[in-house]
Amino acid sequence: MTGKRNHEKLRAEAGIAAGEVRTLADIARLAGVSAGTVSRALAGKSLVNAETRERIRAIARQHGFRPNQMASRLRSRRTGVIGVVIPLGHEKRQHVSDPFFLTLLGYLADELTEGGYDLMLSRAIPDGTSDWLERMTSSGMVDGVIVIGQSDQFAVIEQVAANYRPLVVWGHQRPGQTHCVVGTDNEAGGRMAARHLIDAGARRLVFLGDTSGMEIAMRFRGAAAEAEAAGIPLSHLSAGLAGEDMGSQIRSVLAEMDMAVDGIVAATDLVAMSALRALHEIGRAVPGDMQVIGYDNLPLAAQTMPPLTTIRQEIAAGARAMVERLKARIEGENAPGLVMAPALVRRASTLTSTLD
Amino acid sequence: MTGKRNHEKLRAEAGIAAGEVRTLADIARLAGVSAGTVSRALAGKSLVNAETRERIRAIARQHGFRPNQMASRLRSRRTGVIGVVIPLGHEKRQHVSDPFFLTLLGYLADELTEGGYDLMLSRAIPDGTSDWLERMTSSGMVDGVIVIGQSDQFAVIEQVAANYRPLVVWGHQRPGQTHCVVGTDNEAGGRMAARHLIDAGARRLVFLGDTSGMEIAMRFRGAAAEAEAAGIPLSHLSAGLAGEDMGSQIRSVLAEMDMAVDGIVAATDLVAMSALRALHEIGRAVPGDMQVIGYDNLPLAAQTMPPLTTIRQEIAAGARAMVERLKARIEGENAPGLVMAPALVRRASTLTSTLD
DNA sequence: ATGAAAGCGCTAACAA
DNA sequence: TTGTTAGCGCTTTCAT
Repeated sequence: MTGKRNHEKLRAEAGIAAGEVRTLADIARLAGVSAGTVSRALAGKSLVNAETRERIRAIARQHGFRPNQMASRLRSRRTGVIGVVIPLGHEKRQHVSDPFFLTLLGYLADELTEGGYDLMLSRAIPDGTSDWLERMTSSGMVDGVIVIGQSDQFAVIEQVAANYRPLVVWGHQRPGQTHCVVGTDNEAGGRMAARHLIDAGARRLVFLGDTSGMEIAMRFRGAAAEAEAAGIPLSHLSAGLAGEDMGSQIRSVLAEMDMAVDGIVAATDLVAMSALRALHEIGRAVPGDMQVIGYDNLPLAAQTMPPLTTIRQEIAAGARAMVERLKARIEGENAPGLVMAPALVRRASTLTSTLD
Repeated sequence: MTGKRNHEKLRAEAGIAAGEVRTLADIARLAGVSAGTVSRALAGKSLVNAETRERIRAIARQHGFRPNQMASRLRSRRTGVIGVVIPLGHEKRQHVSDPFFLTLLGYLADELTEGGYDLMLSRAIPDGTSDWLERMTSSGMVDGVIVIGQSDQFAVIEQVAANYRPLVVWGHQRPGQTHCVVGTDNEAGGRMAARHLIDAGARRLVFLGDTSGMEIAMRFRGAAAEAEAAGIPLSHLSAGLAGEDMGSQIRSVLAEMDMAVDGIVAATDLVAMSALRALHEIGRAVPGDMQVIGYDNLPLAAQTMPPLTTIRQEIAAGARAMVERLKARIEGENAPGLVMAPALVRRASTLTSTLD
């Protein structure tokens, strides 16, 4: 009886009193049935006598018993967990702080909970290999993985997606890419932003934002294309726009900048908000002296002064689309990505377009 | 390519199809050792011959093999996962959106990752039972649980904490309570906020915020106590302060309100921000006509116009303290809670105190 | 409708 | 230093 002795030793080590019920077998003994029956009863399977089932359930409830999910999931080879990874590649300070990502995470939590999945969150700091992603995909702990933001890891994600199907990414859709992406058309959004400013009378633009991430790079590209087509100069400013005191950076730069600039395309609402403050402090009126347009349409964009004109990304719809596609992929289907159209949200930080 | 050919030959001999390397046993066969040795080698145990270990690791790497964590954790009875639960009890809209909680979550993710733990996130909608918490604590999936915010579930948390030690909660510390709490002294913070306004000359205050959550209720209590001690009237307004268009609610109420009110104690920075907008729209100057103080010191408090005077809560330090205590409790120690002192952050939404 | 038995993939005590 | 063996706690045929 080495086995039994060993078992009791383990239990003693774990500080578990004899007689405490922690396994199906314990419940089975109490109910006078087999472990298999308890398993079926607790899982609500139909092939168990209704009366027996209720008796077993009562006993389980009485003891506050719940089946060990680790064991259950190992055996049934279905974890019921989705991994959510936020790569912090090009971020200056390596911590999860982006309010857009955090908000998306909130909605993902809602959608996944609704769908009966648990959410395993992982902050990843890429190190040049694909390890940050693969430790999640091949851990055996998750049925699928969602990546929030491509950061500067596009190639890594492509490579992993080649052999791991249940993977959905928030970010930029590049033509012909392998991995399933949900996101908005950032280039179109960038064009839309510049176009709105130009229509509203701006004649010299500046784009504010760090373009090392792919999405923002595309926003810049779109804005640049639109400006060029309209024969309007657009400069780009990215230094110090990721740090804590973005405000002071923007302030000094705007103060020194050619006064002819009359329109700011901000890469995100947060950047726009800092710009609003900086402009206020150096005494330039918005939208009179300078028009400002943001990106994301976070709730706080409506709260700034003046309220921020911005490009909307549908965060809730995006989360829903991601979860839906991931579920399909877990079922083996080959769900395609989704590029949502951005939309202009007019508020008071820009002038009314002369074309309206 | 001799290495590769040799490798394929071995694989053929072992009767393993390409890509079918899924278990320790598969690697063991390829390496010509036992599964136990592979386990030890991959876990980096010292009692394995260095040369063998490297050979085994090379093979594993080559096949992109990683041990199944579900199995490993079941067997070793140590999951390496911390559950993080956000109860949405008194929230009107049942979704994770509070920026304070989201920010705290971000920092928790940092701390836990740093400490080698995975984070399992669960949005919980309490239903009158303790099920929302116990499904996490007794799932066998986590080594410990962190609850972000007590919502209106204080009693439930107390009850669960009585039999489940590795539990740490962000929220309010009530004298004599069982569960380990980390938070700031909300009553002191409320007092501090009211005191600052009174010192700065305010003579009629209003507290803006839904007090069904315990923390905000304490902030209100503190503010009320301080106001009473100073002989200053303080009214309380909580209707519609949790919904989407908090702004319009505040706007209409402020417009109708007795013009004698000259100081607003906001329950959170977000509420304060809405108030700033509302005041701007009805043409009342801040801080000239009306002083406003927030609570939390979220990054965006520095971005409002005017910048928001507020009561600071140290989010990063709080996250660190929670993880530290949870680790201690997992080790069996009886780590006590932590009540941090709030601090006043003076900005431009209030006047300079006459006492300075 | 229920029980017996065989693992899920891994770790660790014990042997050699 | 390595192999053998016995489970971790559960689910699921296969019998009965």
